[in-house]
Amino acid sequence: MAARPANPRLAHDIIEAAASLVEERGPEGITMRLVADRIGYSPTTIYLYFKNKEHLLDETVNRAYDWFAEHLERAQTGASAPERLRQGAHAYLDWGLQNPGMYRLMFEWGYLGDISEEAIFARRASWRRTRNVIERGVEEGAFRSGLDSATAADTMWVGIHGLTSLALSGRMFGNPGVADPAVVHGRSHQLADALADSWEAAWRP
Amino acid sequence: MAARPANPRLAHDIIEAAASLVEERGPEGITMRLVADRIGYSPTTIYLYFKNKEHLLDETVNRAYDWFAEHLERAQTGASAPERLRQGAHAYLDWGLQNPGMYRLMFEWGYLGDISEEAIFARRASWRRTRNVIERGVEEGAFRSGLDSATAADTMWVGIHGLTSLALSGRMFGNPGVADPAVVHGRSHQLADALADSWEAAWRP
DNA sequence: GGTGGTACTTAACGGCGTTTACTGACGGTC
DNA sequence: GACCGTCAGTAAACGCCGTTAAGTACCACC
Repeated sequence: MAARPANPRLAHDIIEAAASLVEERGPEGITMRLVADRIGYSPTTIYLYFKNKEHLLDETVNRAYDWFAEHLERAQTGASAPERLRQGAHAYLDWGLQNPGMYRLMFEWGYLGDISEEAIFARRASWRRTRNVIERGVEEGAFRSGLDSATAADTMWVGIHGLTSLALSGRMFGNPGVADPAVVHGRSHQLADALADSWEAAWRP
Repeated sequence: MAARPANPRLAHDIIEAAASLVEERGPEGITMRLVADRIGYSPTTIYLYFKNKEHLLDETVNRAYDWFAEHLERAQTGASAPERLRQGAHAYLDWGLQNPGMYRLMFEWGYLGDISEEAIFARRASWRRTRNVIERGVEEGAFRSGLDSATAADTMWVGIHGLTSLALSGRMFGNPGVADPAVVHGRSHQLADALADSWEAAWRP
């Protein structure tokens, strides 16, 4: 955030405008001129607060990761680790289906720019939470003792991202076209169950 | 394909140029002017063969799906259905890692346009193959008898897409940044094993 | 009342996808 | 051999885009 002018409110408004436009028109539909129109300033004003379009979108994505993490946290209320894992997976999918434009911007849009170390750390918060839930599950004896929590968190994360991504893009090949949320949730159940089951203590030697 | 002019070779060359540019510069880096430069014609000539950029990319993607299907087919030589399933998953991942630009264009780029029914059918060929392998596995007794092959194929497909997608984008959160192929292949093993195992006959009542 | 800085705008640049109007070559017909 | 379509390809332009350079209006302060 360049933020030379002393108007912190405006920087916030620009991000909000960008976020709403991403949702309305998708990552490909957002332009600096549209953002400027929405806040009632000229396009060049945005460059007083953000170095360029990529930096503006980076900041917008940073805020979206916070909303996303909050959503996941609120959903994971279950008593057991496997249950919290399933709740997390379904909450992840729900957030993606409800914020398709932002989801695509966060997880599919181009390659990562020169974002700061701390921003990268913040973006990984929900992944760390998943890993912690799995670790807790190992401690509780719900998952087998040799389970590597980082690998397992990656696997869960990767599976549920794939489901969300294909559902949003209309490329769920068993049901091409715009995905029926009920079908997608069914897939989410099978995926989360299959992974959680394969990690459970009793199933492996 | 509009294809008014009687130069079928040129339509083919345009698609080849587009495909090579997608790989060199990614889906966001391809422009009609660059494609024209590469084939040695003016940009407007492309519009004699394709309605617009979206249709050109649609045709390019159609051809890429054929290469992709061939790659998967060649890899699935195993004797048992679970083995062919694992081979297919790893071949899928390999193709994505080796053709990152095209993979993103095929599976993440915007929403589907007005492509024909038969093109959609052709694009689903590899998914149907996966479903057939699972069906064969059920017949052979390797997978449990009540298993729904369409749901299972979706689940496998979704998981391996998620892995490929996150690996290509540098967003594998356990290992952020450009993904180490060895690590990604490890994740692929755990994912494919977890799913195949959860479907095996002996493991479920 | 001049001075300097701050917050913002106007105008422009080059590049994009796409369209309109054109050029030149070719084949048939009288 | 002169005329006339048709056909393949092009040049120029339009309205977008991200971004930059130059300018303007306003304010506090001496």
